[in-house]
This record gives sequence, structure tokens and C-alpha cells, in this order.
Amino acid sequence: MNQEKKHPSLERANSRRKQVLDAAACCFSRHGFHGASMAEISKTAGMSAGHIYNYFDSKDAIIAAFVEQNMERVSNIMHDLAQREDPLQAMIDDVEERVKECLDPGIWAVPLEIHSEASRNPKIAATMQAADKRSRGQLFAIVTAAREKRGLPAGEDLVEGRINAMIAMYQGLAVRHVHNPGVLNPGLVEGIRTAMRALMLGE
Amino acid sequence: MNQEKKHPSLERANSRRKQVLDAAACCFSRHGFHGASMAEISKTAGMSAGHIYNYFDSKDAIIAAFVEQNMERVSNIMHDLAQREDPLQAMIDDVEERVKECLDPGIWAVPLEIHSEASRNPKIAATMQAADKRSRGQLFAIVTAAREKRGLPAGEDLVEGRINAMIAMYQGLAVRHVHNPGVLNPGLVEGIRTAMRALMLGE
Amino acid sequence: MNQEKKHPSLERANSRRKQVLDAAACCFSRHGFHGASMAEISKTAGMSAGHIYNYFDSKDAIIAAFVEQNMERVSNIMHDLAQREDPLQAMIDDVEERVKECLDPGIWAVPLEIHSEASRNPKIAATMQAADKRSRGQLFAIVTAAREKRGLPAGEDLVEGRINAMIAMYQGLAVRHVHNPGVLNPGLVEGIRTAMRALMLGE
Amino acid sequence: MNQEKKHPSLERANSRRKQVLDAAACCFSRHGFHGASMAEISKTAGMSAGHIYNYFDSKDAIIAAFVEQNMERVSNIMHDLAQREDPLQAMIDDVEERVKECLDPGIWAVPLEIHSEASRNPKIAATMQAADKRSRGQLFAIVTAAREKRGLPAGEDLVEGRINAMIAMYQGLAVRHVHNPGVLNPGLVEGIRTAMRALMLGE
DNA sequence: CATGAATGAGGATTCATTCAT
DNA sequence: GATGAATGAATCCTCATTCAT
Repeated sequence: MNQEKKHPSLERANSRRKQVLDAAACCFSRHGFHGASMAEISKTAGMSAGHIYNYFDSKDAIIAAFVEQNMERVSNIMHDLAQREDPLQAMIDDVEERVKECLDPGIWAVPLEIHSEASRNPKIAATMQAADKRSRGQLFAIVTAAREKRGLPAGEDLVEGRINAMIAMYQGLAVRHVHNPGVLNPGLVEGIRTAMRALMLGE
Repeated sequence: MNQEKKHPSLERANSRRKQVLDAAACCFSRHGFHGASMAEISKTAGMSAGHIYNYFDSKDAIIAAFVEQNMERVSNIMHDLAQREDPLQAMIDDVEERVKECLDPGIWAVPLEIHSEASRNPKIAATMQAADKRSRGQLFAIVTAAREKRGLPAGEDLVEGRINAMIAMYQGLAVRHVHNPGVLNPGLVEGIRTAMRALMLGE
Repeated sequence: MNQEKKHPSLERANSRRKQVLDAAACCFSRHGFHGASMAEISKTAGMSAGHIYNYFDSKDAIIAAFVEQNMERVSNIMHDLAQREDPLQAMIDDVEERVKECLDPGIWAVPLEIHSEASRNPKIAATMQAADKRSRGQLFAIVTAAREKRGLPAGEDLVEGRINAMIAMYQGLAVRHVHNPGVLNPGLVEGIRTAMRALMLGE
Repeated sequence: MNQEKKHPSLERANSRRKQVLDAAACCFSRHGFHGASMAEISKTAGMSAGHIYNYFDSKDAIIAAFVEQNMERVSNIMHDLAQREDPLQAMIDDVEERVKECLDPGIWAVPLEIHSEASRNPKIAATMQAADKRSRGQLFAIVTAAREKRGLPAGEDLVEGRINAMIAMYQGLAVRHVHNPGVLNPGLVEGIRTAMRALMLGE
């Protein structure tokens, strides 16, 4: 992999890579993965098309880098959540913040493209599934423990089902938002919170 | 639109169109909209690439046909729902059926692709937004009436927010499933139902 | 050749052929030879695309038919000219009529297309060259005789050169007119006549 | 326009553009605009088909470049003519040179194709008409002045009509030559000169 | 490190032509 | 006779990728 090619100055290399990733994020969210040409990305990144290949093996490799980036971000959220005194309540309290994240194109528009891209790129799909599994695992542990602590039913199927419902809701939100800017109506946060309360704290 | 070109035998024409649509659904769900070439679709449909253009103006027109197809399907669901004696309860009772529909690749895998495609195709985006708006409107009327009948709070924002939460959940389910085949664990339906109960019947 | 295929009713066949040729003339003059599809021609002719092939072997054969049609028309003009008492004077007197013919799109637009088509179709080119040669030959005889009768110089090179200059002028007129509708300004006929007088009657 | 895309080495870019233009001229004159494929042009130009698009937006753009090229050439001729002491006599003296230019396929064969293409490409047509108008305007001024100087009638209609006759003759020459290689018989130049003399110097 | 010229495979689309009915 | 469904080759054009400089 070129990504592991030795670049004399690791610092400069990382800066360049970030430059490319940022430019790509911008282009992808505007025109989609297939719609954004390497030419456009290179222009946005302020470097020549050819030079990008010194940092990424291929266009696919760029999206792979996103998946990893995203994985890390989610993992951090999980970690923070685990630190909270009452994770379940925290998830409910944080609904507004989380919803706004979902509706922030800068953050979520690209992941949507990634989902879509995963359809046709098995390698991306595998990476994504792994990341997804890991996140669910983290959540599972957190939720199970928290529910047990509260004396709520915490069967494996039950917890897993609720987690999946929750993730679906958030991801669905992101998906919908891309082309339905009106989703963020005043009642949305309350609606999500209502569902979250039932999912997390309900019998 | 070629779709409106006169084909002497309406029957045959519709059969051909369906043939193409089915093949396209298959190819799109396997390789995505851009990843599926007309050559592949035509081979799957069992007809020449050129001939497809007798029924669809362009590749884009094929996806547009999906949107309409889907629109109709959703509209039917709404209509049926409106007929039910207790629509809210019905939505909860039908969760399993609805969830399975969402997870049926034949039905939903394509819509994910559609969302993604809408990012770069304004025409598709417009069609989708219109369809979406219409569905939400139908749902809104049904839910508002049903909640009022039960004496539940039915403020505009509240109802709209819950409907959006619900739709997000279902759409998210479809999204997730594409690359997380394990979603359909035994607790999922119960999880969704829990959320639905809260959203529809909760104060 | 299909053109020689036996059609039970020769009458009907000829009517059909004319139908196609007329439609083709219309389509060619609007969109050019390549720009006019068989589908368009068939629609204009009021018969199915496939059926045209019962009368013409190919699209090329249609244009070939034009060349012959045109050949005949020109040949008739020559013949009429030869009958005139004073052909040279007649050519000068008829300038206006001839110029208007050149500027009548219905008559000349297609021949321009034919010229253009001949560039890439050697068969057409050969037919055209033959037709052209024949016309020039007829003209040559007429002009030589008439000049001799008047006691004007009538050397082979001289006559041929003047005939070529004259044909060029008329053909150029047709060419120019297609996209320069303003050519027909009040002085044009006089200009052409001035040139014609010099070419035909000049020493 | 890609033609205005920045190419660091203007020199190389122009060389490449010329390479393409030359190849295209060759291919167009052999097979016509539609008959010449980009593949053929690129092979003739000695570069890949894709690369041509770095210099020309489209096949159409190539023909547009010809029109401009030709416009410039004609404009130069006009300019030179205006400098001559006796432009009218100059036009007569230069007939041979001009005729040979018309019959040089490298120069004129393409314009015939252009005329034909203009039929279906309004953009090309507009460019051509503008160029044509400009040339006629230049000629008009030159001829009017020269005729007045000589005391010859120089009414607007008269001059315009003669100019049109003259241009038609030259353009027709080009047209004819494409498929009538024999036009350049020994008397042709004299024939044209005879006509020119009458048009320019005749009462 | 950096450029951008150059490649060439691959895509959507069109259309003359054929043939079963 | 007449249709139009069906074919498939050919066309223009795009774009990820390579490589000489």
C-alpha cells in the first residue's frame, strides 16, 4: 500500500493526506463518490492529481480512509458515553446534540455516500461491517450494564434489538436529511427523545 | 418521455418495462446505480442494451421509475392504514410485517441507491421530495385524527416530529440492512415496536 | 438490389417510393443526411421503418435515388436550353429564374447534403461525378455551338473554363444561401447576370 | 471552454491543438465530419482520443476552431487587399492564386463540411454567419471605395450583388472541386478572371 | 517532492437494419 | 403488404491512473 510508503517527513505526509481527505469530503458531499472526479478533488486539495497517488493508492483508498476516520469518531462517542454516570439517561439527554450532528451535512453527508459506495465495493463493505459490529458491541455492553443496574430487563435479544432500532433511527435521520432539509422541525428532537426513552428505559 | 411512446401492445410493453425494472433492481442492489452498467442490466433483463431505450429514456429514467413505483407502494400502505379502525394500533400491530419489508432487499435495497443518486441528480431529488412530502402529509392526517380520537396530545409539531422519527427509523433500517445483514435479530421487531408504541400512543 | 425487387403492383411501389423520397427530402433538408434517422423518415413518410427496406436497400440507397432524381432534373434543363433559339442569350435572360431556383431550399438544400455525403460515400461520389460530367458535356456542346455561331472564340479550354466558372457560381449560390438568407439582395441577380454575360458572350 | 483551460506550456498546447486540427482537417476531408470518428482523428493526430478532450471540449469544438481559423485567414486576405494600390485590379491579378487556394483540399475541403454541419448545428451556423458578414463588410468597403475612385457606379445594391456573386463563385469552386477533381482545367483561371473583370470593373 | 500530459478502457446512448408475426 | 420489436455495432466522451520531467 502506498499509504504505508515511507514519506521522509511523516508530519508533512499527514498534513498532505488530511488536505486530500478534506477536499474529498467536500467534493463527495457535493457530487457523490462517483460524481467527484480525481481532477476535482485534486483542484480542491490544491495539488496535482498525480500527486494524490503518492498518498493514496486509489480513489477507493480515499473512501477507506473515511471509514476509518468515522470509525474512530464513533468509537470516541462510545467511550465518552461509557464514562457517564448514567449512560442511559445521558443518551436521552444528549438527543438534541446527537440529532444536530446527524443533520450536520459536514459530518454525515459523506457517511451516506460511504454506505452507498459499500454496495459495490466489498472491501469497503467489510471494513464498514467490522466497524459497525464493534460499535454495536460497545453499545451493547454499555446498555446491558446500565439496564441491569436499574433492574430493567436486559436480555441479549432485547438489548440488541433496541440498539439496532436506535441506530436505525439515527442513521435514517441522516439519510433523510440529505434531501429533506425540513426534517428538523421543532418537534423532531422531542419525537426522537420519546422513542429513545422507550427504547432505553422501557420495560 | 419515451416511457410514453406508443407501444401498440400495452401488455407487452408493460411486461418489458417490468423486466427491465426487475433486472435493474437486481443490478443496482448488487453494484449500485453507477456500478451497474446498461450492458449488465440488459443482459440480466434478457434483452439488448439498445432495446431498453425503447422503454426508458435513459438510465436516470429507470431510477425515476423506481421512485414512482415506491411512491405508489407507500401510498397504498397509507391508504390501507387510513381504512383501519384503529390506525395507531394497526401501525404497532403491523411492525413485524413492515420491518420485514424494509429488510427485503428486493424492495428496499434500491431506495438506498436512490437516495444516494438523488444527491447528484436534481430531478430525482425533486421527485423524491415530492413523494416524501405527500406520504408525510397522508400520515400526518391519519395520526392526528387518531390521536385526537383517543384524546392524546396532537399538536402539529408533536405529530410531525414523531412521524419523522418513525420514518427515519424505518428508512434507517433499510439503510443499515444493506450492509449489516444481521440486523434482523430476534429482538429487533420488539425493539421497533417499543419505539412505535411510544411514538404513536405516548403522551 | 431491392430497388429492383419485384413488386406486384408497380404503380403502388412507385407511389411508395415517392412517399419515402419526399419524406427523406424533408428530413434531410431539416437535419442533414446523418441527422435524419430512419425512424424520423419513416414517421414522416407514414410507414414503418422496416417497410422502407422493401423499397430501398439502405439509407444510402435513398440518397442515391436523389442523385438520380437530380440528374434527371438538370438534364431536362439542358435539353430545354438546347432547344432555345439563342441559348447564350437564354442563359442570361433566365438568370433570375435560375437564381431563384438556387435559393429555393426545397430544391437545393438536399443537393447540398448530397455533396457533403458524397465526401464519404465513394459510390455516391462516383454517381455524382458521372452526372456532373454528363451535364458539363451537354453544356459544353451547347455553348461551343452557340459561340461559334456568333463568331466568338470557342476553344475547348476556354469554353470548359467558363462553364466551370458558371456552375461554380450557381452551386456556390446554393451553398451560401443555406445559411445566409440575405444573399438575395436586390443587386444579386444583376451581379450574376453581369458575370454571365461576360462568361457567355465575352471574347 | 476547455480551449481556455490553462495549459502551463502555451507552446506545447498550441502545438497539440494544431496537431489535432491538422489531423481533423485530414479526416474530415476524407470522410466528412460525421464520418470521421474521434478514434480516427486521434490516431491520425498521434495521440489518444481522450487526450484530445484536453484541448477541445467536443468534436463540435474542433469544427468551431476551423471556422475561426478560416475567418482569420479570410480576414488577412481582406486586409492585404485593402493595402494594395488598386484593389480591383489586384483581385483580378490574384485570381490564379485565389483559385488554387480554393482547390487546395488542405484549405477548402473542410469548409464544405462545415457548411453541411452548420445545417444542424446552430452554434456553428451563427459563428459562420458572423464571419461571413464581417468579410462581406470588409469587401464592401474596399470595392465601393475603389469603384468610386475609378468613377464606376458604386450603388449599394450593385456592389453588394457583385460581391455576393464573386463569393459564390469562389465558394462554389471549392464545393465543386471536392468531387470533381478535374475542374482545374487550363481555362478555368481565365474563365474566373473573365467573370471577375466584369464584376469588379464592369459598369 | 510535484506536476500535468497522456493513456485507454469503459460507459451511456443512438440507429441502421432484420425478421417474426 | 406492413409492422415494430429487437439487435448490436459504433460513437462520443469521461476519468482513474501512470510516468517523464
